[in-house]
Formats: sequence, C-alpha cells, structure tokens
Amino acid sequence: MSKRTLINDAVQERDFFQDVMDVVRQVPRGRVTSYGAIAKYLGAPRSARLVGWCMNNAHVQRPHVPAQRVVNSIGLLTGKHHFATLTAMQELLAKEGVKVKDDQVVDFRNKFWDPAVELGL
DNA sequence: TCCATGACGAGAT
DNA sequence: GATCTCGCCATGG
Repeated sequence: MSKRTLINDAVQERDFFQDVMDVVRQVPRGRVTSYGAIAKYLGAPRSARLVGWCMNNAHVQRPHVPAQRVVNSIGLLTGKHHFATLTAMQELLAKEGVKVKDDQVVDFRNKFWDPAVELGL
C-alpha cells in the first residue's frame, strides 16, 4: 500500500474498495459472480480490472471475504494463483457445491449471481 | 512524467 | 469458439 491507502481512505464517502468487499461478502454459498458484474453494480462498468486489483487485499480483510466466489466473465478461476495453494480456490468452491473443472466453473451461467439483479439496482 | 503490469471485459475478426 | 486489440484505473519503477 502507499500513503494514499484505499482501505482507510475516508475521503471518499464510500470506498470503492469497501464496496467491492461488501458485495463479495453478499454472494451466497454455491453461487459465483464476476469482477465485471461487481464493477457494473458499483457504477463503474469499465473498471472490472480495478475490482481485481482490490481483491489483492481481500485476504487480509476482516471479516473474511469469500474471494473464491469471484471469477472472470466466462467462469474461469483466474485468481487462484493468489490463494494459499493452487487448489485452495477450487476446493473451497467444491465444498460449497460449485463444481470446477479445468479451472472453470461447471454450469457457470446457471450459478452466476449478478448483484445488479439480486440486490436490485 | 512515461511506461509496463494486472484476480478484467467487450467487440472485432 | 479461439485470438487479438483496446479501454479501463491504480500502482510502482
């Protein structure tokens, strides 16, 4: 982090970072969402990449953030390299009832959870 | 300041 | 579908 930390920056009325964490925490077990969906829900449809950047700090958040439920737009577990082990993300999902094959969520479109729809926009 | 990089996405071919 | 390219925003050298 730098002097202008995102986590404690109170300048913004509601941190984009905190918003991301909140949305991710609301993803129900057995469901997954995408970086782009979160970005869109927060009013920054072109900032999916920023959401991914925020996730770099997800693992140190309290309470815990279920980062394993966030994948890219086609259901690929692109963030698994940031977990303790390469299989941690997949195992966590499997434990919640989300099957993963070749780093890809099985039946992704059916398990997709869109905050803009589920939480209302 | 400029440039490369990154848990991304959408559109074009 | 598979690839490529470009736009996105923040960070670090």
